[in-house]
Amino acid sequence: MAETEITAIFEKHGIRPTQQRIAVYSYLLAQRNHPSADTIYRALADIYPVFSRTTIYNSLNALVQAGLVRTVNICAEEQRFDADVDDHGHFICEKCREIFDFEVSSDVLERLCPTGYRFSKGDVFFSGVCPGCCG
Amino acid sequence: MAETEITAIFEKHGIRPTQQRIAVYSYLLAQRNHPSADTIYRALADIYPVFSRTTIYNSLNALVQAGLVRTVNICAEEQRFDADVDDHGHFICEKCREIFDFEVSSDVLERLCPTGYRFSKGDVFFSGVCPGCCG
DNA sequence: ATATAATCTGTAATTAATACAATTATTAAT
DNA sequence: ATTAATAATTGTATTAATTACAGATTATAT
Repeated sequence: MAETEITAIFEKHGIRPTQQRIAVYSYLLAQRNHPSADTIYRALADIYPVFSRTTIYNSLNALVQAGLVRTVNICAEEQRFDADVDDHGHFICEKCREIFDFEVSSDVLERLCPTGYRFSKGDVFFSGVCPGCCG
Repeated sequence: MAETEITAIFEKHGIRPTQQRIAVYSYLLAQRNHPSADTIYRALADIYPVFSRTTIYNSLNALVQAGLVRTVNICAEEQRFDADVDDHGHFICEKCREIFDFEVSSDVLERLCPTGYRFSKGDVFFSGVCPGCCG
């Protein structure tokens, strides 16, 4: 996505379009493999010589707050991040450890929510073996 | 649950019934509120004067390996543990931060799993407001 | 009872994430 | 365009969850 487009999105969501945030968001939009903060840091440190690890965390928190990015808690060790904020589930392959998206509508999720509880958001995590590793 | 019963369960699952593991598992069976390792440690340190934090982690890992306990990744900060290994979802209240169980059968989950992916296990995490905090 | 193997303990190390203060960049007003 | 005000970035230091490790202890099987 072009930098001007991202700037417009940021302004619409009320966060300042700094070079660092644009870089983090661009990376997340391009790489749809739910990277960790450290993965993003290492990738961006290669391109931008000065890029603090703290800024990665700050930018990610700002993006999450703004509703442009969501966290994925499928790994216990570290948080993962996803620029796709639409409803979908996450499948982690026990063999290659890769995370795949799959379709789950919020209608389906809300129907699972017990009565008396006010549903705000939901997530579905599956583990198993992905098609590539099934053979 | 009586200590002899727990001992029998442990032996059936191929793990040694040590005093520490029995204490951890008893606690988890009694407290169904998905405690963290630290919560378990503090509770048991009150009762047993010598109880290493490392042993809590070792015991929990052994119990998880044996299939008697499952981890709950609903909090990013720390892992939670649950002695209920039957299929169910988890709901975290945004106000009181308490975690509630709710019914979700594995049939329902497997039906959500995309074709080509071999389903092994699944978890459903919801957040929102619990009945107690809804008023 | 004893030998063997597994477990426990306590400290040290690791690692993800945050706090903080000084510097730098962005925004808005002149 | 300049400049003042505000917010973000940087780098270091810190926190907190978890693991590594080695010596002491406990459980199991002979």
